[in-house]
Amino acid sequence: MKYDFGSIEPKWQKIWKEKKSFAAQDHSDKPKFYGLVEFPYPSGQGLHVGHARPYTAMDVVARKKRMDGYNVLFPMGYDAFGLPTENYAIKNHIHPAKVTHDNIQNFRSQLQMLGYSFDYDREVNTTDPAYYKWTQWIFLQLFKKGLAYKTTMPVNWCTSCKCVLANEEVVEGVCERCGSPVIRKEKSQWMLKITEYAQRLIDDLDDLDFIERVKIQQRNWIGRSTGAEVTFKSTAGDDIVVFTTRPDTLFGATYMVLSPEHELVKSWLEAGRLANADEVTAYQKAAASKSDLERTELNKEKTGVRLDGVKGIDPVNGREIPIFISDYVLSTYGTGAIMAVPAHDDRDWEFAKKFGCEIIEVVSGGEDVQKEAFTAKDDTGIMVNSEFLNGMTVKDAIPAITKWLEEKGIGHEQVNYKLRDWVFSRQRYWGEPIPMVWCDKCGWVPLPEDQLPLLLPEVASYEPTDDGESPISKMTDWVNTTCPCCGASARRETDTMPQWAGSSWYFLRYMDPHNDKALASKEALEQWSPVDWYNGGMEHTTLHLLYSRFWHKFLYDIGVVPTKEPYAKRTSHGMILGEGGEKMSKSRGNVINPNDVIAAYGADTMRTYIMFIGDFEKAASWSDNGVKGCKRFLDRVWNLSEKVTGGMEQSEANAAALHKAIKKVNEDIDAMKFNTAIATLMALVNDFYANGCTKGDYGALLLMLSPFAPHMAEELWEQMGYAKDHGGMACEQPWPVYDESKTVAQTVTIAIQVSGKLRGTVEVPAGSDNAAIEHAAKEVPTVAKFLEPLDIVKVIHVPGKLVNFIGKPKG
RNA sequence: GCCGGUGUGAUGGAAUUGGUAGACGUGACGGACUCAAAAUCCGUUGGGCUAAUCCCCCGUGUGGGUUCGAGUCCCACCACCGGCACCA
Repeated sequence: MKYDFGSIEPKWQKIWKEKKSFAAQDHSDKPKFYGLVEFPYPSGQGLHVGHARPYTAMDVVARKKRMDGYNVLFPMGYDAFGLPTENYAIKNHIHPAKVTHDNIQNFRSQLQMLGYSFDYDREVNTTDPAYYKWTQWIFLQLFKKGLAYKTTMPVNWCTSCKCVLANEEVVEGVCERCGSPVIRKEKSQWMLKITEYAQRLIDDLDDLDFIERVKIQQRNWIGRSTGAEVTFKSTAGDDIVVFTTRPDTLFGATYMVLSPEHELVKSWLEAGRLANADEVTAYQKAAASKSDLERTELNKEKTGVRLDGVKGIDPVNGREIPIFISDYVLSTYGTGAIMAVPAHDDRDWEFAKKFGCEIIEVVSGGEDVQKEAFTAKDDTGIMVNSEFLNGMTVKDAIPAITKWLEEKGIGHEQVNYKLRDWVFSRQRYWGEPIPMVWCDKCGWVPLPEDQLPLLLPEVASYEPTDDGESPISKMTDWVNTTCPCCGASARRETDTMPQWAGSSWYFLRYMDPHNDKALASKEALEQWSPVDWYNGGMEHTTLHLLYSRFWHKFLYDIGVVPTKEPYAKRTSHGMILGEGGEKMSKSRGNVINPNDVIAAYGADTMRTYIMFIGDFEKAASWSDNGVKGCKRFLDRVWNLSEKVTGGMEQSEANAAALHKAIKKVNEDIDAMKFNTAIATLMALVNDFYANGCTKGDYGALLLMLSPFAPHMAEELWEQMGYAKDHGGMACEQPWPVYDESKTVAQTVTIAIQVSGKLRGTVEVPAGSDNAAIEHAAKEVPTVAKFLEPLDIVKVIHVPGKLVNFIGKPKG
């Protein structure tokens, strides 16, 4: 009997589908387990091995959880709005909905070919109006709570996508998706107030079981820093509020810097206070036109203009100090104004050197501050030149000065975040329409909820426009409407939502995917929340993962969802690289197509290999020989079926190995150590070949193998008659039980050390006492040789492992 | 610059968290089967010394340290990878 995966795999896929073997139960006495993987963007290229790694991993977990007696929800869907589909549609003159539909068909069949145990009846598709109705609904709730607002501001504009980008979508000054330059553009945009949730997004991480690097990256991105706001005066009589994390260095402030966009600069210009107005406006203009890339360029020289006509007044000592504008101060962070302390800040120091500003040391303990800034914020520095702070450490000076500022009413403690509000509109066609209407009388009016979903209109051309408007803006029939509030003629919002909208709540829809009354019923939300285990890519840490936590917290606040966090546990997989360790790419020609692997070796081999490839969290390179090795292993499992002897009892010869394996594979799957779980199974098969195996031994092996190679496991389970004996498929069986006492072999090998150096080993019966082990150990010739010139002063025993004789030279 | 991670045979990677380093797989070499090849099976495979698969010495990026014992802990350094970056 040959291992014919080509017929076995479709056979079982059909049976699982017909029997709905993996349907999550809405009502069940079993404990629930909700396992989630990131739903794919259904691109034209289809599924790639990068998808297969996390999907296979969570499929193994889900299958294992079912065997452990859980009611498992393991769903799949499609995040189908987005630019590639739209661009493909433009190029080929096909409606994006049609492209999406075809791509999804292809994806689904690929997922099924890999034998994933998704509950396909719960599939969601973000472009389905029945789905995006609720995406729009959530937007309306955000608007009603004041968390969605439209404002004009400089935004990131991708020159190639012809579309605005969120801060999270700009990576090193270029578009995260297409790599084109990003420029600043003044535009009116819908914004979501994620900043309102900044503190909670940080705080609530503490209680979550997320891998540490995810937490760190999110905290880093939100970028909380505590300092003080201090009010300076200007010689023109204005208040200039600055933010600083080093209020202790207030006495060392020798000049001030405002961002070029600062309001005060505008008002001084208008009031004609600045003698060098031309120079100032020229600088403002130059700064405004700079691209993100130019603004963030490394090691670039500081630039700026000194304001001629207005000075700042240091509130602690009344000193008049010059004011500059410079683009090293960002208008979007803090108050857009700083006090500059060149002695204790690298950037200020560099600027001061270039513009000839005074450098006054206020913290001693560093090198000469005329040569470099001393920035240590710990106990190494002592305050000097700072009146009542003198003699304190920096650590003590910060609260002291903060308290003083508060008492004088010129400052207070302040927390700032790097996180900015989320730019939420996109000037493209293939996205959710934003359900808002502009009325000249009433302003922005939300569409009444009973008019949802607001469908995407049919348009003649999906082409993005150069004027920065969405293609939908050309559809005057759709755009022109009446105000839901006063009935006057009004215009619809023509921008659409970003791709991240639909994915910010999709995991909720899986709980109750066909509900047309709510995004999901209360009961379903109660039953399944939160997601117990969510695996996904690190690249989404500050995008999808952060956005969806924000939306979920909002939904929690308005009483829609029962938990304050969406995901209890988050893990992340490493990338699959091409053979030789290079990133897979079409241009390198090293892309592995899962379909080819399945055709040549079968889905079970593909699954087993991708789990065996290496540490799940780390990047791993594809190896065709590695695939062959896994195929060899499965062949050996298959061929072993002909060597099975005896009945359902487990053989003594294999007992220790088998029970250890049951324990180890069980633990390894929970810990995502899939590679060692498979290694354990391989070693067990080697043992079975060496010792022979009974039907009982073999059945346990098949069950342990079933999460990894489910088709083969089912087929052998059936052919060998287990299905009949146990009444059901392998995937319906409980995980084999191990007996702790049987995991211990009858004899153990004890390592013998003399003074910490390995000198031999000895076999003793398990459970031998120390005296017996010592006696046996001393008999070993290589040990005796080294023991001979020594007086033993101490013996260290590690039970079941090792004995170590410590001696000193005789005499 | 700041934060985090990693470094182990020819190679992907193991090592019960301080207790026999190199599990398992790949590759290579030798053998069996075969007219032959593929497939399969058996054996060997960190380096040195050696007639020897005896013994001994060395060996987990580098240099120190703690310990009876260190891949694992501590200190200093080097290399690579990732995130953030003029965030006051």
